[in-house]
Amino acid sequence: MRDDAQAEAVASGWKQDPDAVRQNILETARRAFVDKGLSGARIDAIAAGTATSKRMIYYYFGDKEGLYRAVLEDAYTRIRRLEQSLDLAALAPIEALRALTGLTFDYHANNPDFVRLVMVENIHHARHLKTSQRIGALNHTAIDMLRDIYARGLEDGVFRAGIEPIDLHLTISALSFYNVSNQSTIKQIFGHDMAHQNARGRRRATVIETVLRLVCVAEADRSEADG
Amino acid sequence: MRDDAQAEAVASGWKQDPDAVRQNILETARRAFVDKGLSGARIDAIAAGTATSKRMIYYYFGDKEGLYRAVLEDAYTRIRRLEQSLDLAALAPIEALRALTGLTFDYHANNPDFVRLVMVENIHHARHLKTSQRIGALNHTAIDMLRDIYARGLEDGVFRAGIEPIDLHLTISALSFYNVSNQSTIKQIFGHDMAHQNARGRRRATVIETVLRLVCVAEADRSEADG
DNA sequence: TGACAAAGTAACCATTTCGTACAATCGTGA
DNA sequence: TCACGATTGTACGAAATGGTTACTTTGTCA
Repeated sequence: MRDDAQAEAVASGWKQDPDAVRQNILETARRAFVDKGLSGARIDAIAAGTATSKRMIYYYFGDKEGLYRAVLEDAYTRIRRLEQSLDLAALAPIEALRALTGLTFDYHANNPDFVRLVMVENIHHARHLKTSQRIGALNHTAIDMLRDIYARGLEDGVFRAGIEPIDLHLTISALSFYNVSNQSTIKQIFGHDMAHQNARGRRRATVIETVLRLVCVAEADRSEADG
Repeated sequence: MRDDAQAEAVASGWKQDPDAVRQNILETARRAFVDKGLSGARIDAIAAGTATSKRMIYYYFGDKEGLYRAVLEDAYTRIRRLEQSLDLAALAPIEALRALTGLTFDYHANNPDFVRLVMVENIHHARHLKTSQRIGALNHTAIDMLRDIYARGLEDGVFRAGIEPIDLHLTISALSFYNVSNQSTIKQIFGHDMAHQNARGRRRATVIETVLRLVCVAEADRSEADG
């Protein structure tokens, strides 16, 4: 959609490309907020990092909080889009759960910016999430998918009874999130680099193993690895 | 020790009590940093919150970063003291692991300030942890304790082989940490209040269950609750 | 082609914010 | 009691920061 706008602009002979400017500001701002936090990021620095000027930031986003909110909304819209594109209905419950956990882990690991943005937002008590129209309107499908997988697993007799989908989600999220969010302090204190390829791979397997062991009935053999 | 100093000061007729002033600043600063982050916290606001003046902050801590570092060191020293006071050697491996997990979960839940401070430090890439002499000198016993428990469990044949103590630690920490760190966004997005008494209690049980299921061999019956 | 809106620039302003200079006070040992 | 270092209060300054104003350029369409 970004490229469409640019292509259109170029095709019609336009030199101006508002959408590109907007996007450019958004990206630069995201890097800044994610790197220094809301108060730590400097509007002047962000402006300097864009292809345009400070005036444009205010032109498009109103003020600093508006810019931050736009970055936040963009991030949440993105992950929701991914969630909705998933179709795990074809997979058997155990395989579906394995896939969902792995994908969640990977998404966090591959998108540290998202993780850090959520950290920043939590530091601010989710104040901006509260007031965002756009995010409020998003229906988060993660829980629904889990609920479905869990129900199917119960029916098949491969999952234990008595687990709340939200609990399952919290477990998967926690194990995926922490790995990115606390990378710096863990490395500093324990000398363990969670970002390293090997460590990450092993951790991914452990997380999946942890989730399956929590949910599955004892009989199931879950030892084979997934792609 | 705070009270000792004050008692001594009062007893000897001192009106000045540097240690109390220091401590008072530290506490006020912690609240501020934890609530607004490093850049978001205002020195003037912190000063206003103390029983003394801004001048004293600079007198004792040099600058804003020095104050922040002192707050961070204080927090880490505290948790380390708690860790070292634990004695789980008397407990059987499974009980020891159950206790350690429960205590870790409780410590995080009861000390949100610590959790938020670690979040802030991670946002800043653990830059201050790196340069802190005092924290560098702390030997973190958490891993050693886990290593010991795990070794005993292996010997007794109640734990599975092939698990790394660091992995175990990451799992326990993640499940304890996330519950506090992401309270705001979870509540906002899923309407689930993790701070609520009931939710917290249930979550605690689930976390312990999760850890035990990960580590224990299938035969063991782990269904009874702990205090 | 020229009026008008959208997009963009550069210089500027009012506050806030960290940090300091200077002087005063306190506690203690000689 | 007095000298001297530790401690504390007041007022102030320089730089940074968020935000704005006045003005130019670009593109559309009657």
